[in-house]
Amino acid sequence: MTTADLADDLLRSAARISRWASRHAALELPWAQTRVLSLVDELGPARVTALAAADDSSQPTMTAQVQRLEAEGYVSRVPDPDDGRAGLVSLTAAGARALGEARRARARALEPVMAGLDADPARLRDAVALLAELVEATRSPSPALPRTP
Amino acid sequence: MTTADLADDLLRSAARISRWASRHAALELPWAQTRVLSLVDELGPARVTALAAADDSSQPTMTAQVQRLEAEGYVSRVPDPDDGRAGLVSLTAAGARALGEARRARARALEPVMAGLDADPARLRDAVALLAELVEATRSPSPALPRTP
DNA sequence: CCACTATAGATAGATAGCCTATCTATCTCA
DNA sequence: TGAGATAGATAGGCTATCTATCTATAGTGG
Repeated sequence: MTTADLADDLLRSAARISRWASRHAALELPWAQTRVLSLVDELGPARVTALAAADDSSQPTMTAQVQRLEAEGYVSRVPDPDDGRAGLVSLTAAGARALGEARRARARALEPVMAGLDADPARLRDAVALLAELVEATRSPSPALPRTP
Repeated sequence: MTTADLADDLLRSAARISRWASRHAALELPWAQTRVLSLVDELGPARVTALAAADDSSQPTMTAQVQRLEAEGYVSRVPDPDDGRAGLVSLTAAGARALGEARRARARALEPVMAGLDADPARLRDAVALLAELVEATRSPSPALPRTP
């Protein structure tokens, strides 16, 4: 089993499990918008551009999502005091609630499946931790590559 | 850390890593269509309805995807000899090639990140195996629930 | 202070991905 | 053979995205 096979297997399973959970949870908001709420939650008051980068999506896409979320009261926007061009997006109380609901809904779908596996809890925790490390590693501009200044 | 938190963490990481890989790999085909190719590959000559169920999508959605893939030569369809209403979808050589390419492209994106983690290979393998078990468990109609005939 | 260039965000137009509702053809079986 | 079930196709509509482009504000060297 090569590393490439391992990566392929990991990606296939990750895609399936995520899709499955989304489709088996009754979400109040479309998945893409839930994703944005999650990013706003993490990044605090953030610019549209920063959110787009974090979401691996284009700036126009993020602009549209933020506009819809704002129109529906899930996020609010204030002008950036330091930059007249920019705005800072934050969660409203409704947004925080909706995000919590969405997370619980997806987790509720997966929980019985996890329980049914009857796997060693430590093994499960370790796998989840590893996945998180992997996500974290995708964020930093690959430390393996030598910087050429 | 409750099981629900664990499930939530797992889902968040799974969604991110999968999205990240898709967006950092140059795919010849849109992701949804690649997904369908993957299912056709797994399920062999399969009906549209079976593919839709396996993909957690609706039958009309799958009909449309299969039509596009067929028009572009990635899959072929023959009438089901046992059922005049049904058809059986299979990969063409071009479809198999495109699927292989897509998998390699996504794996290539993730591989350096995995390598950069410098994690214990056994730990990595185990995590991937666990994810696969989890996906498998979502397929069976939850063995926990008692059958009411 | 001014023209230049870079950056933040918005707009336009197009395609893909999906859904629900509905329609047709075919199967099954009493 | 006629009723109900099932396979798949159509219609219509909304969301998610992209690329290209536009506006307005910042920062910068003269």
